[in-house]
Amino acid sequence: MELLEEGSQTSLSLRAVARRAGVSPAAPYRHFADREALVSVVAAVGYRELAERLVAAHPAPSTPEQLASVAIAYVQFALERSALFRIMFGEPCDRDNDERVAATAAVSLYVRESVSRSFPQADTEALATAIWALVHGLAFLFLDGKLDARTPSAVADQVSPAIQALLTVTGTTIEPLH
Amino acid sequence: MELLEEGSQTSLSLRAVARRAGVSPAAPYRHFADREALVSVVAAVGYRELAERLVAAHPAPSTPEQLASVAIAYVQFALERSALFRIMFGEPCDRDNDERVAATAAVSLYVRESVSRSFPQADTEALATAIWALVHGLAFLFLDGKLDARTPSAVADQVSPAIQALLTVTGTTIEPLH
DNA sequence: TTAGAATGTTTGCGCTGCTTACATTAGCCG
DNA sequence: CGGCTAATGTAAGCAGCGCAAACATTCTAA
Repeated sequence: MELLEEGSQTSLSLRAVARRAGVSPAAPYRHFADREALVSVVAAVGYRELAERLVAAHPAPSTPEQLASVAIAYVQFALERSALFRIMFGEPCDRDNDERVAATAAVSLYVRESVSRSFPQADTEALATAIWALVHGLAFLFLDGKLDARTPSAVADQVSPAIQALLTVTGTTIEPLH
Repeated sequence: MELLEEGSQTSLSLRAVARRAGVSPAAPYRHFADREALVSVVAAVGYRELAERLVAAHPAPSTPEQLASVAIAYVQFALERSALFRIMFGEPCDRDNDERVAATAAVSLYVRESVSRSFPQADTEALATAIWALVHGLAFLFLDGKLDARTPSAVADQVSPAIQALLTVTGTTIEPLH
């Protein structure tokens, strides 16, 4: 985690971790089967910290406004801890790591319950998927420079209207697609 | 591109490209300054092919239904050509590559115009950002196994309702956030 | 024809993930 | 207390990688 915070983009090599721990290059292999296992554990920690961050933004959102503040927290997390965020989502993940799937499930559950409270009349499952995808996509587009993320206020000024725009497209109904 | 299509996840090494071209490991450096330059060019081609794919789904969407079909095409592109998609968006990109920014601008413009035609009464800029982020986030969540992407129909069955859920949350208005 | 650009090769450096064989430490148990 | 075992660390080495420098070849254009 320390390596990720400081060295922006260092791709988290096992050898660098060993150096940081003041230990031989092969020592980490006593604790992690391979690099992917190490990455999975780091990612799992990242998911938990993301969940904490969202809960800190609002413990149990029950209105669209509160939900929007959580959305902004999600994007801010991605931007402030971009190296960690890329570890969490950027590379193909190990679907079989229990710790990892449990941590993501916690995030997923929090989002679903928040959406259910904020929009009780909606299709919770679908709307939760949509809103998660929305903030996740925003995070990546900012991270990749596809959207202007030079200042935190610029970010908030894009996230908030974007969410608002989607949620205020009144009464649109799409025919189910084939 | 051939390497990306076949070897799923091979991280596109310069040396592998050289082998594929039947040439010495150092030869590619006559054509690309470094690995990142090669990746940027590949990504730029990817953006253009993505744009083609979207246009093929619908040349000029002007209704929410048509826009939704383009959204599904976006997600399908990400899933069918996942290695390329990760190259395009997965790693921190070179913001100074002209070819690359031009190619992304084309995608961005297509989305904005499509949104503008489909939702003339909305804040085009904000809604375009939101919809792009939505499909982009969906693509990544599928790619990372956070959503079930085992069958193409399962994908469509999640994308379509998700979009529909967002666009049918009627009349919600969020107070501008500080 | 010939000079120079374009392209490719060879060699080599340091980094990486990972494996094997070996050393050390720590705790548990008779 | 002594000794067995598991945990942990080390050293050495393999193959692959990005990249650089020096050298060779080919193509092209004046």
